[in-house]
Amino acid sequence: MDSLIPRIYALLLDTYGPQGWWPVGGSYFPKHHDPFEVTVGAILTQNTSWKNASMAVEELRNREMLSVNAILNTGMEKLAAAVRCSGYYNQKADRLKRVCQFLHDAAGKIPTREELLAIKGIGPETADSILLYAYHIPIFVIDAYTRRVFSRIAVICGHMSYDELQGLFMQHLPVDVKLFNEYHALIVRHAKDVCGKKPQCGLCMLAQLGLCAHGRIGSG
DNA sequence: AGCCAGGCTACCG
DNA sequence: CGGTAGCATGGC
Repeated sequence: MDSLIPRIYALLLDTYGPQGWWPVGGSYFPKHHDPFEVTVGAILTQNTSWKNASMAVEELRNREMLSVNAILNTGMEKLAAAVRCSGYYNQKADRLKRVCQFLHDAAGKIPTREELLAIKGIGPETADSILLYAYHIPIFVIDAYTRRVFSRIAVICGHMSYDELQGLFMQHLPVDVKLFNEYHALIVRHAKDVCGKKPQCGLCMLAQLGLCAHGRIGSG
């Protein structure tokens, strides 16, 4: 039972194949492999489709505002207008300002998880996305899709905290940037294709695991 | 025409 | 601590 998490990875990989999110190409942060652009994308995609977030990144680029100094030197109203299409634009403009102030002060140093979490507007998922996708630090990203998929197949309980879930995945997997990246990409793929809001359980390759509620990890 | 999208903060009991 | 309103646009 403790090999469930690797087994599910293997099943997802067999079914969908590599998602190619890294090191080059792919669709999560397409064309934005520069750490700063990935960081901006991570803020703008909060509770928002990547399509909208990506358009906002391009809007910043077109307006020559896609840099730490440009964002720091742009007024809030102009900045908010530039990222309008990503939604929550006032909040996101404020968050971009705060992140850029931090990056400016950090003077090129790679941020730690604690430093990122101390920035208002950066929670655990955004922090971990930045660490993994921008800086290639091996940390497992938990998101709403992860919760949905793994609670539906009864591997986890809904009440587990972010850190508990992250610990669970990282305890059961080798510490590997490429693996964490690919697994997360596969979870997203599966959540979009099969395990959506309305699940298509007849199509689910994970049904063969025969999981049920009493097999949950962390149910006690 | 709704309903939904890789979240986070603030505030409630 | 767990639960939730508010933030807002664009796509299906």
